[in-house]
Amino acid sequence: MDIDEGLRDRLIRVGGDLLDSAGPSAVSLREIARRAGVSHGAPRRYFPTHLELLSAIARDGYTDLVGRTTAALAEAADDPRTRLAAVARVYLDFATTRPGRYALMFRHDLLESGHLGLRETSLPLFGLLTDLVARARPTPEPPPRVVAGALWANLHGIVQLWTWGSLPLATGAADPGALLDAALTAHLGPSA
Amino acid sequence: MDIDEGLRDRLIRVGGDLLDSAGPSAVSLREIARRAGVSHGAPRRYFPTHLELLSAIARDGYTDLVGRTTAALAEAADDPRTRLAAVARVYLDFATTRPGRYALMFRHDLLESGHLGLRETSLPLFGLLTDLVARARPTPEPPPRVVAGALWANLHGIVQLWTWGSLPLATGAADPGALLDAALTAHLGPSA
DNA sequence: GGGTCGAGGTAGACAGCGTCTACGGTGGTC
DNA sequence: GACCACCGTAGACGCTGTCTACCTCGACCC
Repeated sequence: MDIDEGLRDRLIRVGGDLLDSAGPSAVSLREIARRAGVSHGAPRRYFPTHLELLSAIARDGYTDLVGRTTAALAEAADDPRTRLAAVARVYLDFATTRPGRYALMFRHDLLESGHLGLRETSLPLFGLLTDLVARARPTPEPPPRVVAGALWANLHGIVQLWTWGSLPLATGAADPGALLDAALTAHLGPSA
Repeated sequence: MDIDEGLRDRLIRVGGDLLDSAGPSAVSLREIARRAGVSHGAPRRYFPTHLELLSAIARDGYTDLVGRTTAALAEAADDPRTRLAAVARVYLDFATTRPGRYALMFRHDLLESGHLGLRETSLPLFGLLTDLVARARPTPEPPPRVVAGALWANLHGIVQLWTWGSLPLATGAADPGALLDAALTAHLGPSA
């Protein structure tokens, strides 16, 4: 299956492996080239700058996240609240099982996110969130987009502060589940 | 006043200025030394590694944030809800007026936060948050520490996604105030 | 008062990085 | 068979953080 894998794809794959195993700071152009078995100048044919290679790797992570989300939703019940809980779980699992990937995806200083279609990849996820919020919480005020934004930010903050160890230290909790539940209940009201 | 300012303090100050004007990636040891008018090896006397200098600069930011918070609380009404809103405002203002500083303070990969007293500087802020949450929201479940953790994460997420431009794009909002209000209301109940 | 010692800053080296440039080699096309 | 465009190589440049040897100057001690 790796036969005929072009160098461009191989660089993304090798870079992603490196990212997952050693974190964003280890993902240098030269190290990727070394592991791909090419000279340090070769990646330049496909990625003129380091930033563009990192962005391609990040985009790979976004498509993985989208895939995991849709897979989880495919086998979740129809209740919007449980669907939102499933999305939150996927988000958290992704960040904990692939922390390097997750960290890179939100290092906007490394990604020039405006130029590279990253927003186009992540916006559909936000649209999904907004729809679920609108279904789970039919009151018009505040508008679902605002609630979805606040909920997304909450999810993101919990995941980030949790993986950094700040939240476990501050709250004394051993599992982020309680925090996720608290966030969902706060933004959507008590679960039925 | 700058007379007798030791090199150590001068490095922190110059590094902080550089951080505020050009972002975390511009804060190199050699550039700080250049701007401080010393050789590139001089900082090593006080900060054996780049990481320790960055951590000192970040800690400087934490003390500034704590100072702004206590100043805002000193002139805020006694109602815990409005005090929490004031804290949230300070947090947001800090991140928007000093984005480089804010970004560095949460770049845990650059800070080795465990070793350097950063947690000791930020934990009192969390304690304050917990107290205010307990006063603003006397119901025992979920425990105030969990609510405070979720609220802190929400605040942090809003500020981060807002400064990156993700939230303005996704929600179409022009001001983060609505999101902050939504978050406070979600976690604390409707304002009296 | 002269010698000693240590703190604090200088200067050069090293490896690694991203980027730029000139160069080769190879396969497809007229 | 000649040409050309593609694709990878190899070396250079300036930058980075870190390590090391050196130097200088002031305080302390006998």
